Amino acid sequence: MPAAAPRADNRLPLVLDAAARLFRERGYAVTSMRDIAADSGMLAGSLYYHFASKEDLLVAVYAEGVKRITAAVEEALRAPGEPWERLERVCAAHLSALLDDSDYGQVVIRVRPDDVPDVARRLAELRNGYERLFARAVDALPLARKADRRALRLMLLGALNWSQTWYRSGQDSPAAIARRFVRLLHGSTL
Amino acid sequence: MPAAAPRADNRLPLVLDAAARLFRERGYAVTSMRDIAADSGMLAGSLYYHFASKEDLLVAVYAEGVKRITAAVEEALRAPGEPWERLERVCAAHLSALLDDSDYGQVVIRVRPDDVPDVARRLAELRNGYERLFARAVDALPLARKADRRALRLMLLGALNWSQTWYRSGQDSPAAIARRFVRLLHGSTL
DNA sequence: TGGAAAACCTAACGCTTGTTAGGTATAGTC
DNA sequence: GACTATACCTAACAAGCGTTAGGTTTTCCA
Repeated sequence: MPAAAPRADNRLPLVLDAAARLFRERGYAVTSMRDIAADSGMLAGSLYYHFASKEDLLVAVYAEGVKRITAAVEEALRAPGEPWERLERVCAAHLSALLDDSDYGQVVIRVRPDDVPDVARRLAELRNGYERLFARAVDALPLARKADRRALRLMLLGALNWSQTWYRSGQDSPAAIARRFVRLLHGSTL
Repeated sequence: MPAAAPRADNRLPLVLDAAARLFRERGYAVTSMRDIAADSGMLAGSLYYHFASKEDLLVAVYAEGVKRITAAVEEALRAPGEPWERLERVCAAHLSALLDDSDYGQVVIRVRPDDVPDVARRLAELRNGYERLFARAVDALPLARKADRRALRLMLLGALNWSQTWYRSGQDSPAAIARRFVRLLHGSTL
């Protein structure tokens, strides 16, 4: 049978990194395949050896982003502790993956599925998959039966995701932001 | 002196409406001048009688959006009532302008200033101007001295703005969402 | 009713875009 | 050391983009 061995000079990782960085910095629509190729030391046409289209490249970056956020949050969920404390750690992990860690996580928040109609569904499914994980941390909270867990989840997640708009590294740390937000909901200091 | 009278067949309002609708539906980068012109019953070149560039057109739409949101929130601020109650009304007005009222308000949230570098500063200033107004509703709250008003403002505004992502008209009304969010922070039922 | 500005059309420019067909060198396997 | 799939380059395509110069019609005012 034919040997299907990858080679060492494969620049696919470079392509993904460059795409993630540019999608995050400028947005998907404004970034051209030539931009990505140039940052990878390649030419535009060569990208089509790895991806069938620009949209497929986005899906790959997006999926990697979801994967990283998921991994960070899953780790925060595993650690022991009281439910509110664990939620705070989950939010801190979410924020870290969103603001500090890498370009991949930021792409997941920055790029709207609707902006790329042809793959909008796949992107939305990827994001929804993660949000179900986040919901677990909210469901574990000891709340009154009539409490609106959905509203709490949507509010918290929205506030976290929007932080990409105003966050400037060097001021508040993701952990500090997460603590403040969760305590506003916990209502101990109000 | 020469008469500078505008004419009745002026299609500028149509152009603004079409641009607002398309910028909201598809995003700024994906929308072409030809799309906007076609929806206004005109040709692409004709748009340049009203606007010097595509970016200028965006600024006009964006400014109108900020104006409408501001008007709605100012009205909510004028009405009498207890501070928490007034904040709830402000949030409801903000959400209405964002989700229901028109395309203009949605453009303000949907289009990121960074996506359009040449006019990013002007867009950001427009948005900041409004957010200072929103801050007044938060500053009026009777909180403990050490309470973090900035975090509360950022959390609430982020949660509201992000609602554009998951909101589907027909389910929850903006007023209902605003009430739930504000009460989560007020902490009376938790 | 004449004149002039307002509002738009026509037609095209130069450029960038995503994408492709076909050729080439390199690396790993037998 | 021949062979083959891998990984990329070359060169170009058609289509769409924002924008512009110059001409044409329409509306308003005096």
